[in-house]
Amino acid sequence: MQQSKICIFAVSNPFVTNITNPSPMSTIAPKYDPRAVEEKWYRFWLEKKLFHSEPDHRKAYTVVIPPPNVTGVLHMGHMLNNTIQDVLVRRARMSGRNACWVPGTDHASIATEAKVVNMLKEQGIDKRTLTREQFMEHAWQWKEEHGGIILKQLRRLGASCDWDRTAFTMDPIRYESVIQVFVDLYNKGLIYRGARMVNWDPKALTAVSDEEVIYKESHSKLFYLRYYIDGTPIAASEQNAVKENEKGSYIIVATTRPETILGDTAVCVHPDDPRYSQLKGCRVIVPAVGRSVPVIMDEYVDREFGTGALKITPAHDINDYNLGLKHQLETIDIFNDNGTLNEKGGSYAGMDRFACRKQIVKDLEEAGLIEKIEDYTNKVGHSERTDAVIEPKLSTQWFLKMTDIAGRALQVVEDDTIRFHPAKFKNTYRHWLENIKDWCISRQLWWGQRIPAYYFEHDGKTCTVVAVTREEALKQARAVSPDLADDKLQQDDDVLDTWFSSWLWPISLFDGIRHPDNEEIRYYYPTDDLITAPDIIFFWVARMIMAGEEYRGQVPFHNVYFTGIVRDKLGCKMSKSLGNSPDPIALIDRYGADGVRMGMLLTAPAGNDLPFDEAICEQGRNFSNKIWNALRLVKGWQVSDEMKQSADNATAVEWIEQRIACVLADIERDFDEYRLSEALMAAYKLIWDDFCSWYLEMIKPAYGSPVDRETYIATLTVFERLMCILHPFMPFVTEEVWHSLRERCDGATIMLQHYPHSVFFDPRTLSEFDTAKDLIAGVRNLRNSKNLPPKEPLQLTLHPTDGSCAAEGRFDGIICKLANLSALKRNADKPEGTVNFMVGTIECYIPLSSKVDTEAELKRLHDELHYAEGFLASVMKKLANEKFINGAPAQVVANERKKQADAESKIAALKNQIEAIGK
RNA sequence: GGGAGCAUAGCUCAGCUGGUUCAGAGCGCAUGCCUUACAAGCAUGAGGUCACAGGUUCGAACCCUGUUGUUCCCACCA
Repeated sequence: MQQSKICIFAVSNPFVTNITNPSPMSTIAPKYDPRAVEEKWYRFWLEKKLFHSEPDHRKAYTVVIPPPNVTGVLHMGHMLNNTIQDVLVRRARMSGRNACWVPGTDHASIATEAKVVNMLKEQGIDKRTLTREQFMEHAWQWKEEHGGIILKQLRRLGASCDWDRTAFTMDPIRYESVIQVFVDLYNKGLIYRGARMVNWDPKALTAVSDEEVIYKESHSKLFYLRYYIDGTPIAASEQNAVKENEKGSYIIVATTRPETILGDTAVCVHPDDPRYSQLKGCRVIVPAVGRSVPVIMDEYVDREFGTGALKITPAHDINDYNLGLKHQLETIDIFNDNGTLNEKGGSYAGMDRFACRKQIVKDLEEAGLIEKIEDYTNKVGHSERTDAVIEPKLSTQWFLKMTDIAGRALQVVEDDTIRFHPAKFKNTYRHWLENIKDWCISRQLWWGQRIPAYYFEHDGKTCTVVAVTREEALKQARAVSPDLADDKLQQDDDVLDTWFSSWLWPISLFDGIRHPDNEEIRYYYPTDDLITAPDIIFFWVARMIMAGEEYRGQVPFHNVYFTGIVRDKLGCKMSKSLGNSPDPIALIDRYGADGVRMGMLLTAPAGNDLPFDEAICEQGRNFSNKIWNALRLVKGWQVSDEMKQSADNATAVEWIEQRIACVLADIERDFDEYRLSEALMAAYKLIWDDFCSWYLEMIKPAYGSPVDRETYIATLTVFERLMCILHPFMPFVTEEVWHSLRERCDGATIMLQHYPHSVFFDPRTLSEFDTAKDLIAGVRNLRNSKNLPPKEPLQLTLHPTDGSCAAEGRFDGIICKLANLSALKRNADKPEGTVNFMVGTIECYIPLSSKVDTEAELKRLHDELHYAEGFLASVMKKLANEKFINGAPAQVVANERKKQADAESKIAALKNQIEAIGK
């Protein structure tokens, strides 16, 4: 295409240095290619340090990333979560806030240690042959080489994190913060050490917290075992539960874990159970083991379950443990840490617990000690990290007392100091906090913050001191035991639960634990929004709130946005093990980051699960392309300085400006309510429908004709504003288009433009256009149904039944253009030989050159009449009801009367038309 | 076992204080179009007993009760 040179005038827009000559369309590719664009702009943003934040006079807007595991790779959940954060951060930044989004990773004790152990194994190194220091060296090396891939991947998504602030939960500041907090809580008497029944992960060889145990339904067996009565036999009868055979009398006990009989120290029945009343004070023989154990009575037993008799294994079940304490039973621990049987297991020693179960069942069967075996479904606890079946195990661990700290954390959510989006999670949160138990914070691992507790012997007893440094601990210990040798002070071998560092994240990121009064913590804390998944509401959200209250006396954030879980089309949770999760980077390669971001956001209302279908990314990609083509159109126009702006173009510009103001009001409300998918959809429709399909078609010059400069400039301005509105959602394509619209100063970026806000708009312009739109659609519909070629101009005559459109409309010229009319007459005589349709109360007539199908027309008119009469009847019924007239608000009644009038005039018009055709 | 949520078009979801946003949106589908920005497009259209059954009200998708289905959370029933 040839492009004529057009002289350029200076304009007063401060962001514009020059208005470019409209470029020939051929220089802009017809399809948008996200790859090069995305790479270019991300590099630009980084080079200009546009994501970096320092405290200044502006109001801060702070988000801390939920730190992904340092071992992790990006999955769809991260994509969703980080897209949402980026949208909020970018919008805040454009709205004049000093936005700071702090990235980082989590050291993830169990997961990372397992990875390192595996890596060592591949190299032929057994962890047990290494010292703690050697192991840590390997682990750190691994972390430096392979850790944090995920943060690099986030850049592809467009995440505007302040990378200069990238933190790690085990870097020096965070490490020291954790230790300091431990010492502080210990000194406050909130941390204690004790022997308790804990959830033991036999694979990771560590205790885990209650929250890290996942109960899964499993199909197992219920074994009914014979416990023979020790000593004087009791005769079997109808009234008791005693059975007899040639070997003697016995009772039956049901269990799902027959291998634990090796640790049985009692059998328990309900004190009021008549079937067992004769057994009071008796002893029974544990099958296969041959040990004699007492029959005890306790109301804990459910008489309905099994046989009503329960075997008690205090070392391997939390309830049995409690009963053991109450009845002073012996505790026999039969397992090693790795889940194999120890020497207490006798001939089973060394076997794995599950192999042992099989063997012991076989042995019991052979010995005739099994009454029967039933299928049974129950819930079995598995480790969240390793999926190993959790073994309740008695061990010495560190705990944090939760009751006090939890009360305050509940309060701030109850009174909406912290808002949950959606609010339904308040219930879940409340329920957990009201039933909270002490938090087991020690882990038998090396990768993590080592517990700063030190032990020494004094007067034959083990004493404990807790201090930030070894030197300090030694000083404290010597205060008790002045002659204590340095090497007699032993540090605890365990590390802290990973969440014990994550819970400090919003504070420790700004070094607010070590230096509570530093400038950064005072400026950035409390943070604003936390975006996370509901499955870590207890692990992380609740505990951060506790830490915030404890260490800042202030909530850590004001809003928590809970994302849904990303599922596949069939509704299954996406996971690596199922192999149903698409690779996010491959998706970005295919659809562009903007396309994927839009796809994720469109299907993700807060708190709702997200049934992810790759096809929706296509919609996002298509949208990018649509915008790109709008750019091609506008930049392809020749601009004339001689032409005056037409009245129609002036109207078009006025309308689109009003329309933007109107939609912006909706978008602002959506953001206030964290309804991001709705905000994006509103922007999508504003750009695609209002701007592209309506506005650009209104002002589009005829082929070969130029557009007047005034309209052209207004269009660029509108286009820019639309790009600003969309930028938080689709950062790359908007930056590219924004730069292509006008020549920019060096370093200019859409990222720092002001986010447009809604201004007053006149609803009359909008409703006038809605009528125009209906008229245009009516004509187009007629063309479609009558098979009229779009290129053939038509004449339209309007006849208002209520005088509403008598005057010439501002949109008449636009209607003619978009409906391809040669003439638009108002209030003229009804022409002969026309087809007609109604828009509201306006009768519309179009003369047809071809023959009109009278039959079909009549049928259509009769159908419409029938509907209108039915509608009128229902309105009249309402108006005839005195209670309605008296009870309903005046506005509602008036509205019904308007409906009545409109329906009546419409009916009259339809009758006229039918009559006219009939003639 | 206890608790919470959800059920609206083929799919995913809006629908705020019961009445002018009242039955909506996007996608998909159908029909016709390669109309000089875009077929990754344009135009037009069809689609719903608002889960079911009662109740309150002049009036219910919306409030109440029950039923069914479904999802999630919590809990130590061997």
